[in-house]
Amino acid sequence: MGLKSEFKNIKGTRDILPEEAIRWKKVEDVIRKKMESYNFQEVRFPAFEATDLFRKSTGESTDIVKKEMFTFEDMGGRSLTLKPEGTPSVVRMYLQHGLFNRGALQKFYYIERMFRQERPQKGRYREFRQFGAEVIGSVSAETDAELVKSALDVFKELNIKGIELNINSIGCPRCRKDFVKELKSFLKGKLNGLCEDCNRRYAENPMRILDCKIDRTKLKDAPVPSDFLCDECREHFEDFKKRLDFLKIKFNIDSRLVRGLDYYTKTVFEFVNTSLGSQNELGGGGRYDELIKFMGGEDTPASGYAVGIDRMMLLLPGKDEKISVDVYLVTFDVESDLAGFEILNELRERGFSCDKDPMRRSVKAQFREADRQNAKWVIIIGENEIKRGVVQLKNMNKGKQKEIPMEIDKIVKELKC
RNA sequence: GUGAGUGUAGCUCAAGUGGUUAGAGCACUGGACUGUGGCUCCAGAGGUUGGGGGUUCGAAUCCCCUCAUUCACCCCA
Repeated sequence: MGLKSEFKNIKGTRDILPEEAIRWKKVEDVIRKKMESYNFQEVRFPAFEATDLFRKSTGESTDIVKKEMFTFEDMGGRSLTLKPEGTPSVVRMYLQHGLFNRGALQKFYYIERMFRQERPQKGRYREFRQFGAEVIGSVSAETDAELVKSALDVFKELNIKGIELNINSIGCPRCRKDFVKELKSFLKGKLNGLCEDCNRRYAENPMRILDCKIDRTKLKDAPVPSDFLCDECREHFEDFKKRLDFLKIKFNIDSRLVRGLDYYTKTVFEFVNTSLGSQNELGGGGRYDELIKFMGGEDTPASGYAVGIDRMMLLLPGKDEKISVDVYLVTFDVESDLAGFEILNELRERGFSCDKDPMRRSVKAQFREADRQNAKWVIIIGENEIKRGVVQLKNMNKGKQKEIPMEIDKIVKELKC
């Protein structure tokens, strides 16, 4: 014991041990059930894609593409990247398989691992899991509200409290043009008073300056996108808010919420929780009406979001579950061991989880193991039982033991009580 | 990428200003109880004190470097 391996998990990754895995399974079950109740269809996609997919869709000016991607070359010299987010892959999948031929409206969800090369901290890992949903083919604000609702449903089902919803509209390329013009003229004289990042954003993606935490107060009077919405975008935003009201979903309008991805249009939103510490954003999303056309498809509206499951798990009430097994077998000699083994196999076929000691250790050791495994029942077989054609069935919680015939149906009947 | 904190057994933590062989609880293995778990008692196993270098008669302790890790900044999920 205690031989130390020279290997350990890589920075920003983590192992999920059995007790925690039980929690994960429950959470994933809830996600699947809820998503499917909205008729989102599950899709799964590769761990890595062509680097250009993210460059083009996530956007060159984003932090993700600029400094957070795990990028490597395959033996043919192609540049590949571990997926940092899901939307580009879903869009790629949609276009590649001609899923528009299945109907104008497609609704997907996914549970996938994502990879971003950032400095890890509480609630932030380099390998993390997200669930997300994407609706392709609907311009309707109803869709945006439905997406929001589906995420809130998951939080609710998991008993996660204290989630706040922030929303905003950042308009379409047409109205954004006016806004950016106005923003730039507002910023012109102030640039050398602003931080380095803001100066870079001024050239690359001025809207994101609104996001800046350092210069917040200096930018208090800066124009915001929602003041420049065209009629169509304004109506869409109004409709979105009305839909949320109708669903009795509370929200804050954050006129400076712009989000970090290049492809968003109109609706943007995020879920936050203040008790999470600095990584308080649980999930977010928005509409991306231009992306599919930009990626080579027909002009198709779309909307979606993603939620960090690891982060969500930090808010999950309750403790890790104990592992447990239905039946543990205790035997005394070779003959009873074989008889018991046969019973175990039959019980396994009938759906019971069963186990036994493979090393023929002492009875005491076998019982200790049964206890450690949280066995509900122990089946005891020895020389006497074999001779008389019976087994002892012990209820480990009550500590009571009962003798019953060595017949599978009779044993099963007892186990079901 | 920047800043701060922390590294002692599988886990949680001890070892006054440097001083024999680095300890305890939990967990693990075995025994007391050779056909019955949890409780109790006894015993055993488990350490390059993260690694390297330096100061010193002597370093877990002081200094330097390095690595890991945590939190925060930035940004995101």
